[in-house]
Amino acid sequence: MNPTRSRILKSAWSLLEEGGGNAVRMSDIAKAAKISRQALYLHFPNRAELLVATTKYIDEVHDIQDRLKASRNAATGEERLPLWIETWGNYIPTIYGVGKALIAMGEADEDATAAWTDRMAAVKHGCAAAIAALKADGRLTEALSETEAVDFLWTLLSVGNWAQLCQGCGWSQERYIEVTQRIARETLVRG
Amino acid sequence: MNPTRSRILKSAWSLLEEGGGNAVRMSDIAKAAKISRQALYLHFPNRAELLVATTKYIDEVHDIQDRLKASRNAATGEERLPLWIETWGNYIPTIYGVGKALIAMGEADEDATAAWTDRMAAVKHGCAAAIAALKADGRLTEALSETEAVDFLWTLLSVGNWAQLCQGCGWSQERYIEVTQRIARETLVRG
DNA sequence: TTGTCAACTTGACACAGTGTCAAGTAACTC
DNA sequence: GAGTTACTTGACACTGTGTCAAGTTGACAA
Repeated sequence: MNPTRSRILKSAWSLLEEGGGNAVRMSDIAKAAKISRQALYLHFPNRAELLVATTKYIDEVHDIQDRLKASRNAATGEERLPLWIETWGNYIPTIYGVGKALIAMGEADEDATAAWTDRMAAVKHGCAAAIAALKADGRLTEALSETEAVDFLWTLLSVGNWAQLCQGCGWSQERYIEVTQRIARETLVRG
Repeated sequence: MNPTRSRILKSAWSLLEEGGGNAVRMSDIAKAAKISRQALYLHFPNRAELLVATTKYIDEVHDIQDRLKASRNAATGEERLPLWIETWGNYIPTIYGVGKALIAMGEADEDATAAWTDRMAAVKHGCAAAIAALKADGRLTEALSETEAVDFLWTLLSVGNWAQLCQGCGWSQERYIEVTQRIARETLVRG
């Protein structure tokens, strides 16, 4: 890949990871990438697309597809559910910074919202697959419809919840995964 | 109360309720209140404090203290938990607009963040009281420490989760309350 | 050697939104 | 009639985004 472009993306990523969120300005990224602010616009048309490109870059670097294999290969729905939670739950800290920035742009920029909505839709698909596997085994709770179960699991696994527990309440990443897995089992698995 | 001041707060509230969130500008509020933009600054020093005042105004209008009585008077922890969830859960839609705006200001403005953090701390106290009642009855789950139980309940009841389920996934308010009550019981009540 | 092209730089500017300041006005009160 | 309060109008500083125009620099080619 274009070396300047990847230097920009790396800089954006590390600045966002420091928790700046929406406070990370184009000029900050430019400075970190040792480039003029205007030169950023030679590579990305605007801030939103830079952020979107940053999430894609992070996915590439971490080979997210590979990570998902483990949970897809689970034999039963009951095994798949905690594996999926572990996989996604452990990926959250990585994309938290960019996610925060994209969410913060929110209303203001449609592209940014669309990008984040897209990514969250992908997560929802992961949830749907886990729930479907559970249902196929006849182990899905009767208390919720399949759709509702997907909605709830997706909500349970939201970036906001991770941030509140791990950043706000000081939970360790391990404890977060453990507890979330237990909650999911208790509320979604029959019996 | 000062009639202009309350006209401003009403205008701010209704604009925020329409879902504008951070997109609601000072000039929009001024226009809605039929006042000049500059006159807003005669009543509120800045946007953050106007938003904060708006939340307080909403609380006053809805007499939130009164609403809380029901759950406080519950005989047992097991009764108190669903009552608390119902009370707070049904209040969320009311403050959602302002909350969204305050959250969106986030990083940018310390006052705004502080104000929202304050309000969420109050909710956490409600959660803590419910959990404490449960523990006093010896009905708190063994799987979580008391602190963890409070953190989790607080997270479960977050505005973000309500928004995701009721605004994003199209759940009805009633179903949201029902399901949340069930989840809380299954994961926090022993046996 | 000269020409050209791409990547980048510097500097200026338009635009939106917040917050400030100064001067003026209209009504109500003493 | 003087002063006070609540408000108005208009101008302006500041921050951050995005645009534009005119250079500079280095590499590669004829």
